[in-house]
Amino acid sequence: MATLARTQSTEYFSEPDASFVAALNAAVLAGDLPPSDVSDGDDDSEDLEPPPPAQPSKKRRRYEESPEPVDEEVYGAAHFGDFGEYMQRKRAKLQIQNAEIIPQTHSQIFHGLAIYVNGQTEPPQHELRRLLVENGGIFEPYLDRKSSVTHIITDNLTNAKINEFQHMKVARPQWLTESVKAGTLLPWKDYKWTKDPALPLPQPAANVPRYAADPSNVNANRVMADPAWRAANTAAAPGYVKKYFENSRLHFLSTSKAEAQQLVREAQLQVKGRDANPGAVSPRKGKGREAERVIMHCDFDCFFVSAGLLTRPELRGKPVVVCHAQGQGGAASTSEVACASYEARKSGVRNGMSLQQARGHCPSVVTMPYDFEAYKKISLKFYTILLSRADEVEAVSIDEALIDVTEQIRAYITSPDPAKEFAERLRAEVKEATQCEISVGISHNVLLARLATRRAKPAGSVHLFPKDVEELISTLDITDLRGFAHSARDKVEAKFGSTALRDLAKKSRGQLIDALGPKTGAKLYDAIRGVDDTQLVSDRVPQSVSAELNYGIRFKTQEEADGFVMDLARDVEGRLHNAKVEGRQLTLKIMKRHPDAPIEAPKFMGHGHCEDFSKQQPLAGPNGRATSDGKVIGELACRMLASFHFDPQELRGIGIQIQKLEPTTGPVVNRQPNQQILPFHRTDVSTSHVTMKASSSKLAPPPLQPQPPKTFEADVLVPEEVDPEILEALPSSIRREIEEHQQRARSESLAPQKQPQPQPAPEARAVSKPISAAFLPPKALQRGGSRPPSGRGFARGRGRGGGGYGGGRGGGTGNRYIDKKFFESRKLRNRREQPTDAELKAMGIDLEFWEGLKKDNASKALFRDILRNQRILIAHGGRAPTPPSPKQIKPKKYEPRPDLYRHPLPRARYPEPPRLAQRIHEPVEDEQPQKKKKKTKKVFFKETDDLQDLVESWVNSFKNFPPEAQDIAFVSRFLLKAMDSKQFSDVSVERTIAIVKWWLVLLRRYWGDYEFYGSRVDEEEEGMVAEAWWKAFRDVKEQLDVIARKKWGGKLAISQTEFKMAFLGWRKWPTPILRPYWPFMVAAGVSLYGVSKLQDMAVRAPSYANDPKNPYAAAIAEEKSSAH
DNA sequence: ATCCTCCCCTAC
DNA sequence: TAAGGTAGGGGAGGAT
Ligand SMILES: Nc1ccn([C@H]2C[C@H](O)[C@@H](COP(=O)(O)OP(=O)(O)OP(=O)(O)O)O2)c(=O)n1
Ligand SMILES: [Mg+2]
Repeated sequence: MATLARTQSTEYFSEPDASFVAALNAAVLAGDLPPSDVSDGDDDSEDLEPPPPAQPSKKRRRYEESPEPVDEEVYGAAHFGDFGEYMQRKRAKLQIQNAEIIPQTHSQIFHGLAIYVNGQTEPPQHELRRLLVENGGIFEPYLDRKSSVTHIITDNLTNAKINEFQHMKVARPQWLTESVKAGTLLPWKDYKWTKDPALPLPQPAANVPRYAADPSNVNANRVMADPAWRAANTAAAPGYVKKYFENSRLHFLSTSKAEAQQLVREAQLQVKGRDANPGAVSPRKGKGREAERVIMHCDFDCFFVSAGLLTRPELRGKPVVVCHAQGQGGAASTSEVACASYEARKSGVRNGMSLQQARGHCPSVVTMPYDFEAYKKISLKFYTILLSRADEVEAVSIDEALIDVTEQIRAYITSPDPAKEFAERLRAEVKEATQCEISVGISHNVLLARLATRRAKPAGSVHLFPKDVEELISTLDITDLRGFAHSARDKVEAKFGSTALRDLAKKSRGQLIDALGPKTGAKLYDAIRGVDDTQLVSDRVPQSVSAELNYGIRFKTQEEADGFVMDLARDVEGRLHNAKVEGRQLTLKIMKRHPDAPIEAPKFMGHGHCEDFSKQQPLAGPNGRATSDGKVIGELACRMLASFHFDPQELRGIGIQIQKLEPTTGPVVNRQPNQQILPFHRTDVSTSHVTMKASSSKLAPPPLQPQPPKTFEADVLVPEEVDPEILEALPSSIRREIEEHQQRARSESLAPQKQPQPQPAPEARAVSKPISAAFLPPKALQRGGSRPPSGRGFARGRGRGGGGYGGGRGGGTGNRYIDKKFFESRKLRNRREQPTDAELKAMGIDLEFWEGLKKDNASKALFRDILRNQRILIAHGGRAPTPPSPKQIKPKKYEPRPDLYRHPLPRARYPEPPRLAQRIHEPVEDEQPQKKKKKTKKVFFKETDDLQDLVESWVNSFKNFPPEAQDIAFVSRFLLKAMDSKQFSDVSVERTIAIVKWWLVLLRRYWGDYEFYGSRVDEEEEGMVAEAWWKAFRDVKEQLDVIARKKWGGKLAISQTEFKMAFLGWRKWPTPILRPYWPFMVAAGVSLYGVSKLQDMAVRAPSYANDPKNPYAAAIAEEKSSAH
């Protein structure tokens, strides 16, 4: 069969049709740049910024945004649009063929490789393909955006292809053939393809793509070579979180913004007293319709520099930057420039650049340290003035605010331009108070006021009138609009070939929506016409509280990571406390090194190019309510982190966000009466009158104390007690189910239907007006968007509960001057779609089975998680998330957890399986086509089929290595799913048992001696491997036990002992494993390996059943007797 | 349709 | 050495 497949594929390749070739030739690879941009294609290094011609602002803007990214997605779409379906079918077919080859796998030396073979080769393509697939690699039939090609193999390249592949790793076929001969993966660079094969190997400048070069920060590599340095100076060090936040300018900016907003909110609350409507839009909106507003945008000029110059007047007029690095050096410094003086900007220096880059533009630039306290003082004066002068104030940042002065300028009605008159007086007043300059943009809406500010700077004011709008806007680029940056620019450029507003003005609203989405597209359409109905919001109530830290994250162990998470959680606790809120939901955000990224980032201790992950979980204190407890938060976050099963060494950033906020309540005993009841009464005046009344009548007082779960169903254990780690490992649909259970069981006090908005803090409540506005989502009043407004968050189970985890790639965690991904986000966006047939096949998943699976939502949910992880694996080029350093593959390198050896190992409770198997098994055996297996005891399991084979393959192929966390996780999940599935009930339990038992048999076969003798592990390598396997087994088994008890323990009303028997005991063995299950195992990253090795194994393996040394004999006997 | 989750994007 | 945070808008795609 495999032979046939190969034949077919050969034919396939020998007769490519013209359209395919055309499409292929037009393909642009990941990392490619347009031909015009050959030299500085690698934006992963930060020293690549082409020097900007000193020219008008337009030019400088372009510079800021360069290097120009290439949007592979777009290229893909453009070139493949017509062929998309065609390609997909072809891919599917070819990967089916690959899958058919897989059972002949010999080794896994090519694991992690995804190879595209270009053109004619010697040996020919099909031979390379066979080598590849047989040795664990992936053969990528096509080059397009859906394939994750790691290397290209070729004997010859056209010039066009050279250009096309310049950022890929291109090697000669000998790389593969020699590697197979050597039995190990040789360095590809030794076989790097060059135009002239006679040339000596290293060929750095011209042809070596930066992509392949190491963009690691050299300083970082140096210091990280010293373990003591890492321990003392990275996030692994105690006290890191606090120290970091004390020095982070971005943290400072964010917290300052929140403080400014709070200041404004409270000030206006005082002024307006009980009429204020927290969370509501400006009351002006109604009349604003008819009367034109006067909006001013006020912003300090180069704020940090201006503030710093107050104590360093001698530097005035010189090119100055504020950054951490100080002194004359900095030619290689990655320290970021927070703020550049206008003199420095003339040379091309920009906020956000590294000092290194700044020095490149302006070698004489003077550095100045931060002075956060000074910034705060100045900002306070600034806001004090604004609050005294404006009708309405919205705090934008520490140095920037929007004000509505429509009423105020009436005082200057006699002036030719009252608004400008007012603005100049304001500027003078601020200058007087702070000694710093602000610039003021004036217009009739926020959009235009901001545009005016740009023209006003530095130290001026500009009033932009409607008649001038069209002309101004026609000179702008899309990125000149607030809210539109590189991503939006790329999208419109791809779609329309231009980013100039002048050109985009010709596009219909529908076209823009097509390109950017409904909201963003419409916003752009309006903005181009000078239209913007954004209202000032001066009393926004925070919907989420978070802390994240994506710098200096270099853990070695999970313990370090967990310790850090606990620290971070304590910080979050502090922030919640300051905000006087508690939360019901936690989102954990993880940045993990992108598999293509170097270990050390270009920026010193930076996060580099990363993949992002996030996961939400309900959060509850011991009483089942919202909490701000750092310990609770931290422990949940740790478990969530664990549920990702990421290698701690790969982590580059961690964030904790709390949502579904509620006002902090007093001690449990005190909070009760006014918590649930009062707000409901208040809502009686709202439009929700009827609903709320009905709800409140059903309310019961909340529990005073943490109390045992209420059980509706007598015997069912309330799953509140489910180990959260298990909960997190479950598919979300099941999680949801359990969570609902928890809700029901624990809270008769919760509103049965809807919970109202979070109440204002107690003080605010005291003065605040009827509930109506306070509890209505702000956006609901603004427009009729379909999305539930954030403010509705924790009405149980509904709404977003605040923004999603934001912090991503933008200014803070993605610096356009440094990281590659900043320009690649669309291409690298984590995929969420349903898998294509080809993808399924590539993962070894049966298409028919998948179709059947889709009917079962729970299975789908499970599969979604598996799919995500599998895609991660594939993106990593295989199973190993860490680059193949020999040390990491060898068991020697494996560092077992200390507690692995200290804790007493659990007693065996497992009956000895094979003997039972024999009896039951015979009839089935006959029906199954015999595979090529020897008739050892293994015969009993043979027909139980792929699944057990896979388990065996897994153990067997890794028997010299510890099992991989990912694989364990997937097996675990699969088994949990099987256990937990309502639909399959007993049958699936039996299957689970069968698998677990078979795993156990294998482990005992190889490492039976180690099952109870963990102490031997430090003595020998084999022991480490064995112990790792046993630990994996015990972990999985323990999870199964727990979930089994929770799930059925009460319902079945059987004792723990009895249940154990039911679970692991005396059922038929083995249960036939139905075919549909094996895809899970494959998807789980359990690789298929040939059965040839299994045969050897089976022959060599001692018969467990007959093993007189069976250490369980006694325990089994005991358990058996107690069961009967 | 509309919701939810997991992201991505943006600004300072 | 350096301190790439944080909140909210919103889109894609799956669930309901
Ligand atoms: N990438 C950035 C951008 C800004 N900031 C800080 C320093 C700035 O001084 C302050 C205000 O940012 P602005 O965008 O208002 O820029 P400036 O005030 O520096 O200059 P100007 O407003 O005159 O353009 O925020 C920062 O730390 N990092
Ligand atoms: Mg400013």
